[in-house]
Amino acid sequence: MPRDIVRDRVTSALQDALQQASQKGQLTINSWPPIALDLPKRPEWGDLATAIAMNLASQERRAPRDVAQTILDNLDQPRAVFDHVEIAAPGFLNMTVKRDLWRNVLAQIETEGGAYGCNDLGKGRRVLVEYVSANPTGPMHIGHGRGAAVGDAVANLLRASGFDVSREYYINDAGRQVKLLGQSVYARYQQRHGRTVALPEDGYQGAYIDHLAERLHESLGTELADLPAAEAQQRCQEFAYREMMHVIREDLRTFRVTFDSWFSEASLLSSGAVTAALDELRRRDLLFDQEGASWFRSSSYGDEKDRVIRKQDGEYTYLASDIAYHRDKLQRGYDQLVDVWGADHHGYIPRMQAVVEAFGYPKDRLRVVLVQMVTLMRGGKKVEMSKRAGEFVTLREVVDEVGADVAKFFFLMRSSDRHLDFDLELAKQQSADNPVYYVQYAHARVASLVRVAESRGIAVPKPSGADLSALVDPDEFTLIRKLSAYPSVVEHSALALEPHRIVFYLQELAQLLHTFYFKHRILPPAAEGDSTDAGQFVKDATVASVKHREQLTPQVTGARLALMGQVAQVVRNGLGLLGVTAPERM
RNA sequence: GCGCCUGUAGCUCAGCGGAUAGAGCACUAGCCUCCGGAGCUAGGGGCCACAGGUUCAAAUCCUGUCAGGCGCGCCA
Repeated sequence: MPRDIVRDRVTSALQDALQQASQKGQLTINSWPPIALDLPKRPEWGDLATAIAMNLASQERRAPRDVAQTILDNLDQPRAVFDHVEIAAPGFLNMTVKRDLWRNVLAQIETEGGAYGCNDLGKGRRVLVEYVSANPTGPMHIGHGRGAAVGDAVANLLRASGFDVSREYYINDAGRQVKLLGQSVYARYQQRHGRTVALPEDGYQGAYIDHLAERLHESLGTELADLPAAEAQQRCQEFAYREMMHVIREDLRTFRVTFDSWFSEASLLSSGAVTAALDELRRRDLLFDQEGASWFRSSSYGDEKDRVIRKQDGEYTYLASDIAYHRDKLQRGYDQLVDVWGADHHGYIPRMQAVVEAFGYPKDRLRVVLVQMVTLMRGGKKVEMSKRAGEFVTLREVVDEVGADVAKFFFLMRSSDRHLDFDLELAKQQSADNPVYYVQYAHARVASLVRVAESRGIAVPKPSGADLSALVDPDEFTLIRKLSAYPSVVEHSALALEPHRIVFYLQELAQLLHTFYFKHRILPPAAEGDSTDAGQFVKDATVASVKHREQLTPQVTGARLALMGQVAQVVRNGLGLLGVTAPERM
């Protein structure tokens, strides 16, 4: 398992102990689950703890404490890694790791830099992440925004975990919805020219349709009005589709979400990919005709019933192109497909996995991340929207109002299978209430510290150039331990496809940094005047006493600056995974 | 009716087999002669929806019930 050097050393020490005990016949089994290491909640429980003895106890038919003792007895040269190991209450092994080992974490971060936290889990396997894929029939709404943020972060996480990631947007440019868009625009266009025509049933409304008709009129005048309806409508559709795609691309660019490829549904129809896919299903006896329609036998693969792919009127359903699309993705040779969908599509998971199996792939080749709905709030009050009437707040409006960083962070703040309340007022506040600034401020604060140090001619060393033995305070090691946990947070976050774990980690890390900053001095006071008696001005005894008791030598300053620099590095890396910037000043 | 998601502090949510269940907000009381107070310290506040079960160990796994959301189309 790729992780930080401390966990590497500790797990291999434990592995060796288990191995030895097993060889000596002190343990009956010779294989065991991966050893999980936790950061204990209480300082007296050491730096790292493992429950491995308790996990093995039942198989060994022995008391957990007994197993723990056996492991402890077989630790080879414990002094090389540990200061202290003890067995606690139910059978935990509580370990206090040598401080020099912890200090090495800083050097590791320095060496790896922006790559710190990355791992090799994916081993170069190819994965295609498909997300957003909003219909080009209107501007993106806030739900698409959450999907974009989640998809982008998931792709980043997978890439950081050694996968070869491609990002794709599937454009629904065929079928009823774009046709309806064309009809809606055509109707408005005609209305502009004084004709009384009704909007198509279920047609698109909203101001953007009017704008499209207006733009069309500006560029073509009355030209379309004289054309036969079918042709005019087709022209309207093409125009509106192009415009909407342009808007969507622009909005995504503003949101700083990018794709490697844009895949057109229409291309599947024109290239014959749809018929080819259906032919293959028919050959496999997974397609049959009944009641004048064609059906996919998805129930053979666990779907609750078979699905129509070609209607009585001869038109394909969307499922037909989705079948062809996923077949295409599989044939492109990806080892893993990840689809990010709105949670209202959850009912389609069984049938899409049936598709994957139907083409001879294991169904977990496709993983679906469901993203729950977003409720837009303003000062605690729900913002009412009606998609039917075209009255909704667009992603663009939200991003323009609060900024891409804040919007992304908010979208990723909750686990994606939970509903999200997005409060615009809270998002706009530049205060402690706003968690985005809290994390970004940690980064800016370090940057500021460095600026001040440099302006005073104080050297700002890297860990390799600092005397890290000057780090002795428990608060310093609390920070280092947190930094060392980052790689495993990334790993678990990637495996679970859950970017929100990174958000929580960063909030905790930022908190430790702010606490440290407040409690300890890093640079010597600027003023020449003696401030050692400042205690009388500071009423908060606990904090003040620590702060003024400390001997701030140049070594301590240098080591702490080196430490702060690595905290900033990890904040930057984490925010990078979320697609959020780490500002130097705010 | 069936399926999926969710019920954890007043509110918004982490935790998803392990030690006395955490954070932010809100509330209360404090902290700027000093590296950015967009910050910090302390405090109160919990039958982890309910009931059974599995386990040495359950907020976490299983079953059932209740509540909320979302789906259940020859729409996408």
